[in-house]
Amino acid sequence: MTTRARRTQRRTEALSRERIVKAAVELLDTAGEGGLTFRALTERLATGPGAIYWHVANKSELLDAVTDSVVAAALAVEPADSGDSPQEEIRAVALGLFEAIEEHPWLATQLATQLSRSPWQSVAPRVFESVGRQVRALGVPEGNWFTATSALVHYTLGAAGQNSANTVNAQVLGPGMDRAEFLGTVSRAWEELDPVEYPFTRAVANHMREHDDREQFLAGIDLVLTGITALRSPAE
Amino acid sequence: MTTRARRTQRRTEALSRERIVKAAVELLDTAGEGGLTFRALTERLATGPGAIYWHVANKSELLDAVTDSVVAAALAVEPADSGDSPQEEIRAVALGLFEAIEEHPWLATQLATQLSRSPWQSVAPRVFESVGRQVRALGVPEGNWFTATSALVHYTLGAAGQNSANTVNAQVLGPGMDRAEFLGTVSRAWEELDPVEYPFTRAVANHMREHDDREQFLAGIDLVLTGITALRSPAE
DNA sequence: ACCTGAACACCGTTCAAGT
DNA sequence: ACCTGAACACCGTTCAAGT
Repeated sequence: MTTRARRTQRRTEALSRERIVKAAVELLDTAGEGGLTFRALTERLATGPGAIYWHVANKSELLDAVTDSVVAAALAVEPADSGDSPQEEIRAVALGLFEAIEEHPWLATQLATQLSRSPWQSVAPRVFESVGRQVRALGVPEGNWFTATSALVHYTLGAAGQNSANTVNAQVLGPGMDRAEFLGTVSRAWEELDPVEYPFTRAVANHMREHDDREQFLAGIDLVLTGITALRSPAE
Repeated sequence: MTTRARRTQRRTEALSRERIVKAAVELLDTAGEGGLTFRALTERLATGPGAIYWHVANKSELLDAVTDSVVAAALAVEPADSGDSPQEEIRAVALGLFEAIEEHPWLATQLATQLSRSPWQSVAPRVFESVGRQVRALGVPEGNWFTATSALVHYTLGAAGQNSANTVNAQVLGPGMDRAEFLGTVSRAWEELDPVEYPFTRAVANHMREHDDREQFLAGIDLVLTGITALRSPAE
């Protein structure tokens, strides 16, 4: 983990967009999605709301900046020029996002919101670019680049979001409850569904109890990758 | 703007959970995500907030109920026992969700939120069940049911959300602007990205301008389906 | 059992005023 | 140019009181 120095603010440090974004991330990590308010920010930065509005247009823009900064950090980690295969690179990028969401659970909702609200802005191109380059490297025909990249990105965001929710919910349901216990609860709830209406969900219930998240996540990536590589030779 | 007198309610109709949910859907469809407030609901139903809280625990529960009702309606449309192949059934279910989100754009965010907040509640099993039965019918080994179904569901929700956002954004950016114009704008924005940092995204930009949404969406479904059917014979 | 409506605590945002 | 902080409009939620 990071963010060492807490300690009262240096009065001499000028307020800046970066300091605001940093404080916002800390607030979100600490107090959850509902924890980011201008009052809390104001207190943490020892200023008034007007000062924040000088650097940031409104809360929505702040959330965008926050999301962008965390995603950029997550994507910057990858080496980008090693001898890995495109498949391995894609797994790495996807795992990077997966872990970022695991570390910052609010990121899942935020990413979904931002990707659907303004797909042409900073975050979407960043993610598309990282994944898309590898899709191209796989030898997929150009006409399928968009479809293939979208499928990977959507799966990654969706699965990672679901996964982080499991962690968060485990904590919410009880401090003593860990992931395994929580998944057990979900599993039991699914098993108690109506047998006539929910035969399939009941059947997967026990499988959900014992799955390893990361393994499960990568299995999904591989599934999509299989579909993608089949695009190279559509004939049979 | 506002509060145009609402054609007064029938005083005799009792308030009920269903009437509240119905009014909430109308409000969301008409005024967007921000349009659903207890004040607006209160006015539309000609009551006080207390009356609503008698039937519904809080706003979060109301949103869950609203989402559930719309999703249930979307999934109920499918015939369920025709002679279609599993692939065709899956396409039908996915398209049903796709169209529901197209019709109710707020549904995308809402579904993402609810699926990640409480995956064991009503909506998730409903969607999983519909898709999962067909996955099973495809002959996928039981160990892969969860992975395969997740991949399909995540792709569907993500892609549909992105798509509905395009429609909404087109309207927001200008009343005279339609989808095609909007996608042109996005496309142009992508083309103006830095050529060194965003070569791939620039390359897909022109492709985005001319794509047909539904066709694009189904292509993604087929891609995932290809990956899934490959699970049947993992060898080779 | 069901509904009323004033009241509360809290939120994002603005803006005249200071330096 | 950058910051202060009181004030505004609005929100979800509560609750004593009515029927």
